Amino acid sequence: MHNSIRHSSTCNHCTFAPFCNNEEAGLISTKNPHLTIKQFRHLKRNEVLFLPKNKFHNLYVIHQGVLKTYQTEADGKELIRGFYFPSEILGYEAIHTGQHLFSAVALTDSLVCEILYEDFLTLLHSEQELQKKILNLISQQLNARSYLFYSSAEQRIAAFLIDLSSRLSSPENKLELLLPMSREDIGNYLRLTAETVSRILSRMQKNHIIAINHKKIALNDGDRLMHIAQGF
Amino acid sequence: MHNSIRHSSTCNHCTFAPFCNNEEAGLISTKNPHLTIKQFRHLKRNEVLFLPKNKFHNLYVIHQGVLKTYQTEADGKELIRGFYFPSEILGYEAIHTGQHLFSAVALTDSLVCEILYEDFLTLLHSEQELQKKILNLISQQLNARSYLFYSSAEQRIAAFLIDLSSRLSSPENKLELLLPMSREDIGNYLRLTAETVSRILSRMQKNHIIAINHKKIALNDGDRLMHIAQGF
DNA sequence: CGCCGTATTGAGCGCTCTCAAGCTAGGTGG
DNA sequence: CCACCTAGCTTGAGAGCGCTCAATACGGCG
Repeated sequence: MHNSIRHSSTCNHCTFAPFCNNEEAGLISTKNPHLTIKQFRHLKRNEVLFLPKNKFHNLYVIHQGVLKTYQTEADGKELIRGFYFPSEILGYEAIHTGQHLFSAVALTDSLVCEILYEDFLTLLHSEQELQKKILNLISQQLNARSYLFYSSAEQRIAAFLIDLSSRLSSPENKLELLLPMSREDIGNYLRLTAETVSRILSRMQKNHIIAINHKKIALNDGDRLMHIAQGF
Repeated sequence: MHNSIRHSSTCNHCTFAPFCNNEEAGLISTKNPHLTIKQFRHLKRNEVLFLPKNKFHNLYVIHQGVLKTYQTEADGKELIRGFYFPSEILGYEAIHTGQHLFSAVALTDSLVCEILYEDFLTLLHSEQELQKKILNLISQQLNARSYLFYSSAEQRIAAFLIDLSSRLSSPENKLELLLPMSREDIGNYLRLTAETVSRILSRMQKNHIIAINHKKIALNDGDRLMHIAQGF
């Protein structure tokens, strides 16, 4: 079982490969042979990975599945902070407070790799190349999802679809999305209501830009989508 | 002149103090005595620090003054990405692309310390404590300014005023702000128009929450402001 | 003093929200 | 297998917040 997990394609490009005691993949760290992934964690749909005020100990790499992080606002609404897909890393936000500020739950059955932050720091210090890579990754996160600042609902939704298609590493077709989240989740992420999300998706379908089949969305006219995202 | 600069209070808590060849303050790095701040840069009001597509070489610590970073959208509007006050660090966003994505300009006459990123990496690798501190700082940035996601204009403006009052390290009174930016800048940052910013500030004044005198704003009722920011 | 950029204030419009009513798909039990 | 149930999605009507356009006021600076 673990063997099959470790041979998954996700591992090949994983930033944390040096943590993996996976000899077959040649990923063992020569300098720190004692460091390994603490454990794999299986999560059922809707299962919680961590909650606000939970102590921060680990970073997580998504191996399979999709997770979301969110805060609950004063009026009870969910403010979704991010969706996380395979190969993406979760947990940086909690480093400086030492405790999590968000909730993280699985949107689908998922498998995550748990990295002890203490081990992470040690390895980072011993391998300068990794340090450089991690700084790059974090820098990337500082710019990511800037489309949340776009003004119109249509712009944000177009950009969201493009973002998903670039991150959902579906085997064959980048233009066929299988949305793992509800319309309400999308709305809570883009600061829109579920009704507005639905209406705009419908309109895009009427205009032959996308085709909707429940959770399945086909991006028929990627160029037009890109133009909409950029404000035309 | 340089001496007086280096003795400023800003230096005392500067994360990059190890880069400073400032013996009097005891801040010289014993392990890397050759690393020093590359140079101080004086900027006049409206002077540019870097432009989009400029190659990324340096991180900057604001020593005196205020800067803003922004992108220009397709329709020509400025999308302001951040304001930077003394002791804050600028430049992380460009690490992963190797070139700047934003423009950075001074809102007031300013003085910034330039840190060569290569030196930064070297020092980071040699001093584990600094590495930890930097990761903390960056983690903090991932959460900062999350009030941009609040829904109502009033909420965002209230949160913006609170944020400024916590960062503008004015000598005496945290409740007296001297805004270095225009209403339009505030709007471009909070995704509002200058008119809306002006109207809401006026309303807050009518309700005795703040007192406005051009660029000077007094926070008369901080509790109420906090409540507004949190959505009540 | 007169000019010009910035700020304030007003009127009207449009996008997105709220509230509400169907609709669809999938699951459950008879 | 079908009737029913429920959660999620779609669609509609009306309201409100923030935008656009426009006029006026203010202040710094030559």
